[in-house]
Amino acid sequence: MLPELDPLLHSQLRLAVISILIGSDEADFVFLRKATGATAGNLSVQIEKLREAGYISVEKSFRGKMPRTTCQITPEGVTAFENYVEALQNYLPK
Amino acid sequence: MLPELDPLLHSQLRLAVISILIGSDEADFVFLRKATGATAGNLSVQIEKLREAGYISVEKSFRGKMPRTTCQITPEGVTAFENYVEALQNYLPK
DNA sequence: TAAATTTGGTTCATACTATAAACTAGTTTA
DNA sequence: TAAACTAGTTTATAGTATGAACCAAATTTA
Repeated sequence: MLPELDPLLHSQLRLAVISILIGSDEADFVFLRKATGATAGNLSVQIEKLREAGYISVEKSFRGKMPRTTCQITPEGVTAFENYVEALQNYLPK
Repeated sequence: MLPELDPLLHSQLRLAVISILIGSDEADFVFLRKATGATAGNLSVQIEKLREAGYISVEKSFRGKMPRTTCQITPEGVTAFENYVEALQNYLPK
């Protein structure tokens, strides 16, 4: 029987965020927004969901006088992504 | 920028159905139900969505006296799946 | 320096999606 | 013939995704 696909990762935007964070060590809100093409509102919500789940950590700081939200994937996030990719392989052609 | 993932295919159950149909030439409702572990109601709805989209064809017949619903992937379904898989590759580690 | 615009977000209402419970229609079994 | 089973469909609800509207501060423009 086909394995479950972690619903938290099986969402286009959240998957995109995690995919980017796996590749680059960290990324800020503005970068993620441009890289994904998402609206700020949607991105804000999905980042919060990933944070709640413990898949990413979010740090708020200032770059000069402007606020900055930086995201990093956590070890749990890495594991979850690896599991997701492995499960997904079962749905894809060999 | 990351490509869009066809929302019709980016759904666990519909993806499972298409994935099975790509592999086997045709499959009936009962088989799909067991192979996916889905409830009949959910499967019925998702099959109808795939049919509406033209990704699968659905044929109703009788095996003896019992009704039988058989599904087959269409050429459009094959193309859509191929495109989906290609788009998805951009989200996965190389 | 006051007003307008931009930046970097968050909140929230709504639209969309997935899901299973309840139902239908018929068949088999006891 | 009544109970239980098969093969589904319909439908109500819960969950999810999305962008419009908002906010506060910074920057630009006039």
